[in-house]
Amino acid sequence: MMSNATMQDVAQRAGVSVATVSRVLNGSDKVIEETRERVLLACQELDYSLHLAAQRLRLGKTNTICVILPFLTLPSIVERLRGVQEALLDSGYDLIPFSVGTPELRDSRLFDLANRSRTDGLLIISMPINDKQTARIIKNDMPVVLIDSDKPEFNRVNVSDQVGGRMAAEHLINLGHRKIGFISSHLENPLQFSSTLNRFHGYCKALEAAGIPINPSYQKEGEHGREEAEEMALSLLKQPDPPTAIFASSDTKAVGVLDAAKKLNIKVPEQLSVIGYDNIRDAEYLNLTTIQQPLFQAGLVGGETLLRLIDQPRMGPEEIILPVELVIRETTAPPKA
Amino acid sequence: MMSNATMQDVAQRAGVSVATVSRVLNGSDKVIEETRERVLLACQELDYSLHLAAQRLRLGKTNTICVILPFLTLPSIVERLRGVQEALLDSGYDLIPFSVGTPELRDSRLFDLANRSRTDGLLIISMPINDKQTARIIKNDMPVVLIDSDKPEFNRVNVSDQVGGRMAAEHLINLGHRKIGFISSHLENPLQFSSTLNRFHGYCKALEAAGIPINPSYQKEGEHGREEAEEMALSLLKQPDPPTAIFASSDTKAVGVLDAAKKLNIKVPEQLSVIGYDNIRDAEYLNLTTIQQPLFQAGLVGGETLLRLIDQPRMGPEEIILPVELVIRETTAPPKA
DNA sequence: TTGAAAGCGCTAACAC
DNA sequence: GTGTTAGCGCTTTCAA
Repeated sequence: MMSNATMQDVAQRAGVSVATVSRVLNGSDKVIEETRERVLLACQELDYSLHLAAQRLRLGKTNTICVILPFLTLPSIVERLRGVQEALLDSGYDLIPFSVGTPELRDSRLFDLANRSRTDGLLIISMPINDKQTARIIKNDMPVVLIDSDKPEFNRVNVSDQVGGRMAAEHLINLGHRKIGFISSHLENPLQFSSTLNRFHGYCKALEAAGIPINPSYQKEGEHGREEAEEMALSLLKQPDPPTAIFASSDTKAVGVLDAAKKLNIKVPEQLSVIGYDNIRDAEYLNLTTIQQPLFQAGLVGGETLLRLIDQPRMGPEEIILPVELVIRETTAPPKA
Repeated sequence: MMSNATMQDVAQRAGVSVATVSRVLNGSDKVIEETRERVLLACQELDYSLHLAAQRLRLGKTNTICVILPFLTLPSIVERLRGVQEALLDSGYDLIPFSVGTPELRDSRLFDLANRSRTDGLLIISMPINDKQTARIIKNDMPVVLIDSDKPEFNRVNVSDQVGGRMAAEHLINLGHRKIGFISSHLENPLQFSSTLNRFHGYCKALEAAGIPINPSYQKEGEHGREEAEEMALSLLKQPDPPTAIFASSDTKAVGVLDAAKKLNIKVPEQLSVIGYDNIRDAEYLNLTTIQQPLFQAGLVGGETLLRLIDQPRMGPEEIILPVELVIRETTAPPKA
């Protein structure tokens, strides 16, 4: 029945004041053992539990952390969110995720959430922040950590796409390839992040370091998507002197490349090596060699950083770069002699 | 700077009392237009926003809904969560997801959360509830909706696994198969749900209806997992008169079956038809024929139901059954003559 | 139509 | 060590 016992009720039952109950519950050492036990017993008997709203009002603290992220359809986003969950697990903070699909929604969310009476901190995953929102966040003194995003005003957790791109290309080079294609979404996209571009830069650097000239006819950019990538791969592979290896800037595109190879009856990896980027779940099923980003870990580190930032608001904004990893599976091999 | 304006501040600036500000903000019609405008202006000027904790304390309502679910590693869980998000989008409720990996964690979470000062309602996804927790929830008068779970005491949103299992088998039968294998995790698992078992029942019914005798040597059960399924499929396919089609009780297992076929040099779908269950993302990549559950919609309906339940606590527990759907791709075909 | 004031449940400063 | 009490910001009677 009455399961909404208040501290007052507990105090009464234990024959003490509410202050004492509060002390016991907050682990004050200024309570005599016998009293403590009486209080704890009363709590149990009444099935008491703290009224969070009351505590939060009194403390002026929400014990809540909000996360703004794109729709959860992307496995990479979910994986990062899992990391955040993990970081907050025993922190006493509630995590509220807000999915926003459009820049407008993102801005209006940010506007709402950049408010200390709403949340103690904000984690923003894979979303660009404009200057207006940046100003508001700073004005409101809201602790913020960015994951997979770049804005020097804030603490952020990122991976080096350039290193990843280089790593992918170097893997192919080390295998003996010299004709290495590159497929990506549009490199110059003002609304997008520069991750694709950085991967491309890494690819270029690797080729340069190996003394391989960069061949524009081995590069294709276009819309994101499996089918689109298949088209791009088709045009790459149908040329007179086709590449013997293709680096796709995402696993989804790599799947499209695989589709193209199948369609042209080109055997992978015997006749064509394919490497992707992301290590999405599907990559494992398809035995796709790829570059793995530490997604979960990025969420974890992001969450931990935010927790620290809330405790020490003076902590300067810094960028944490997490390492990427080459996952070798069965779509890459030395080129045929 | 001071972005923590209180209602008091607004009242002062607008030259009215806090009561009036509250009325304006809550859309009371008993406020003269001119006053309303003054208040609204003051709100804007001060960048006022409601202190949620204060409101919640006063109202005795948390405006929060908690969701208990298994780890977000499963795409099916994420998809349902997305549906819940959608349902709560403009409801004014905050959604807090709690991932629990073990029955112990689940129970302790449930214990914490079955508390009206904590949350206004509980959504429980793909998790069995024991009698003790059931009693507690009912005693605390906590509104609860179960998704993909069965406990007649509560409102629940489910799909008919039996219909799905039957649908899968019938698809194969309609194609002309009569030697139809079935691979699943253990059918009798006290801790688990009966979804696997129900799919099996559906499979049996379809065979019966078609007058096909049920052949135990065409059935395998074992641990969940791709490799485990591969083993099971191998033993099924290596027997003297192997099945010409295999129904795997999950897509993950179907992938294992595909692995087995590849290993034995059996062509899919020419020599072997394979159908899965779930329509996970990987299924699309692999062109796997499968049974799709309305995951997102289950979350959506579950969320909406919970919202209704919170408004009308007297709403009796009912079960909503959502239809499944056959997704035909390229791993099923008529058997070779 | 508006204002004054009580009180939601908690914590912490102060008094004893 | 423990109790008394003010007050966090809000909503809502009750009175004017």
